Order: sequence, then structure tokens, then C-alpha cells
Amino acid sequence: MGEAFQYKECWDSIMAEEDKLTIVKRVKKEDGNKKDINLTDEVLVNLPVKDLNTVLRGFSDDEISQIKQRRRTLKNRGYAQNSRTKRVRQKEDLEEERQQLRRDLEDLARENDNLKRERDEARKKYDSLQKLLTNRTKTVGLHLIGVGHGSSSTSDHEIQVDVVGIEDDKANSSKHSHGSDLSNDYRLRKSSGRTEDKTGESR
Amino acid sequence: MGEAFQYKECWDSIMAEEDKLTIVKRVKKEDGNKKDINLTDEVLVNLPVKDLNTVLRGFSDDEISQIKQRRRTLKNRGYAQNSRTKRVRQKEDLEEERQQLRRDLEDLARENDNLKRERDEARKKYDSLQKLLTNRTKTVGLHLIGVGHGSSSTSDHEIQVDVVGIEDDKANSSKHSHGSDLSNDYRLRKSSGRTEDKTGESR
DNA sequence: ATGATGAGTGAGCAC
DNA sequence: GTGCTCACTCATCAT
Repeated sequence: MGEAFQYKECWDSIMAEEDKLTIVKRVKKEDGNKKDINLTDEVLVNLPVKDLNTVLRGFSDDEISQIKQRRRTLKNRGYAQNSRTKRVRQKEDLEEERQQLRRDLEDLARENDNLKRERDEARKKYDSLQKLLTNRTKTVGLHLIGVGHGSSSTSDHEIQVDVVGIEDDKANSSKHSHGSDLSNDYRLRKSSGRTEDKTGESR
Repeated sequence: MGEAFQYKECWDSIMAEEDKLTIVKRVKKEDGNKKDINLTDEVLVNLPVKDLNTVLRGFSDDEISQIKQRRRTLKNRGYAQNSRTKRVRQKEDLEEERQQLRRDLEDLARENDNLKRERDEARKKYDSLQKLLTNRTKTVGLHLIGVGHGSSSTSDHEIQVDVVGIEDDKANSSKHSHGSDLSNDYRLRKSSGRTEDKTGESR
């Protein structure tokens, strides 16, 4: 389809109308019966019908139908080749797409691994941190600001304490219902009997 | 290929050896020139060469080659059909594989989203927790165990403190080089001048 | 001999 | 009329 058009374009651009007729007439004079076919196959297939009909004046009906059939056959030859080419191209496209999909799949799988690693890492970090908090007996460095109701004796201490709760100084009562907010797990509370680390901890 | 074999199998299973010969002889008697062809196309293609040669005794060389050529043509017909079928099947397989790849891709993309979400969630949780620690001025509930070197006065307090470091009570010197271990970030140290929360924190 | 495949041909469909 | 595609045939190659 595209091919025929291409040939036609080529032909039209090279030859002017009179030149085409000249060639065809020459063919007409040369041929006894149908030797013209060998000489003009390319011309015959690509010649516009209109021109063909013009050229065909003076031939018998039988000759005309023979020539037209020849034209048809030649056209068919091209169509067939066209069809095969198309088939091959489609198959190639399909295979290429398959390769691309496989590459994409690999990329995604790789990204997946990375994400999995990042996630586990984050969870691990979180767990470590949480464990640090959950392990309630710590050695902490403290800068004492006030005890009870604001006695402002400022001095450094190193003490051993049982951490039973940490709460932000600023108002955080508005966030206490968040699932991912950890304040809930470490709400301020009093501890009196110190047990060996296995009791009453969330998680 | 599979088809021819199939036919042969079918034939063999239906007919015994003598019966085959019977049919072929009948054909031989019936035909004047090559009317046999119309009657025995299916038989001809599927008849084993050996049997064919047996049957062909009594025919002229010309007739023999004619029949054999006919056989060849019929075989070719099958081969061609075979080839086309194969082509179609391959294309279908390719398209099916493409679909499967697309499905896999979708699945992976979905899993990817989930992982991304899980990762972000974990990071968020971690950040929340860390922020809780980094916000150094806290109100903590403490169970006082000892000050300095183990004075065992046990009493509950509610105090305001500047948390400058927390370290696990148990030996953790073996884990201090871990990247995901957070002990490094909260190593015990002394604070003297209290600055407004922006100083000297890792991360 | 057998099987497979590319190319050419005609039939037949669709526009 | 034109273009496409199927089935068939032939040529050709490989086994």
C-alpha cells in the first residue's frame, strides 16, 4: 500500500505526462503479441488506471483483459510481499515489547528489593529505638531544671533511674489518638514496684 | 507433521495390513488413467512409502512419478498448513506472554506502592519516636534507684529535666558500631549550657 | 524421503 | 479498482 504509492510518487516526479505516453506508445509499437510485459512490468503496475486506459486504446479486448490481469497479478505480488513484511514487523514489535516488559519487570523487582530493605531498615531502627525506651532501667545524663514545683537549682548529675514514661513538655493532648503516634505507648505514669522488665509493656 | 502422523495413526488403527492392500488394488483396477487421485488423496498422503511402492507395481514409470509427485504435493499442502498454524500459535503465545508480563508488572507495581507506604510509615514512626527523644526538655516520671554510687533511697518523683543522653544499663559497648543502632546518637554525655534545641544533635 | 519456509498466484472479502 | 489475506503450489534448504 505505502509501497505502491511510493512508486507512483517516484514515477510522477521523474516523468512528465507526455513522457509517460511516449514510453507506452513505444511499447505498443515494439510488441508483436505481449513482449511488452517483460519490458514494462514496473511501469505497468505503477501506471495510474486512467493512463493505462488511454494507452490501451488500439488493443483488442482480449489483449486488454490479458494486460489488466497481468497488472492485477503484479499488484498481488506486491501485496503479498507487503503482507509478509507486515507480519514480520508485527512479530518483531511484539518481541521487542516483550523484552521491554521484561526489563521493566527487572527494574521494578530491583526497586522492590530496595524498598523492602529500606522498610526493614526503618523498622529495625524503630525497634532499636523503642527497645531503648522500653528497657526502662537506664543510665541518663540529666540537666536538672526543676523538681516538683520549679525549684531552680541548676546542677549536673549522673543518676540511675527507672524510666516509666516520657511526655513532651509542650501540649500534645491533641495527638493522643493517632495510631502512629507513640505518645500513647509512653504515657506518663508512676511505677512503684520494679519488676524484671517483662511486665505490662505494650508490644 | 503432527497431523500426518495423526492420520497415519488413525489409518493404522482402523485398517489391518491386508485391508490397506485391498483398497489400493481396488483403486488400481478402477482407474483408467489417474481417476484414482480423486478417490485416494487422503490415502495417498498417509500411505507409508513401503506400501506405496508395493502398490505401484504394474504402473508405468511415468505414472509412478506422477503419483509420487501428487503425493509430494499433498504432503506439501499439509506442511504449509502446518507452518501457518505454527505461525499463528507462536503469535498467540507471544501475545499471551505479553499479557502475563503486564499482569506481573501491575502486581509488582502494586506491591511497590505497598512497600513504599510501609517504608514511609516506618520512617514516620521512627521520626515521631526520635522527635520525642530529641525534644530534650521533658516531663518524666522516674523511679529513683540510685544517685552516683548506689544510694538506695527509693521514692517516686515528678521532675522537669533536660535529657542529654540515654544509655542502656546493660553492656552495649559491643554494638556501638552498628549503623542502625541508635545508641550512638544518644551517647551519654554531660550538658552544661542549655541551648534551644537546635544544637549538636546527630541527624 | 521428509519436513519447513519464502515467494508467487488466485480466490474471495472489504472498502 | 485496490488492498489484504488465506490456501495452495513450487523451489529450495536441511535432515
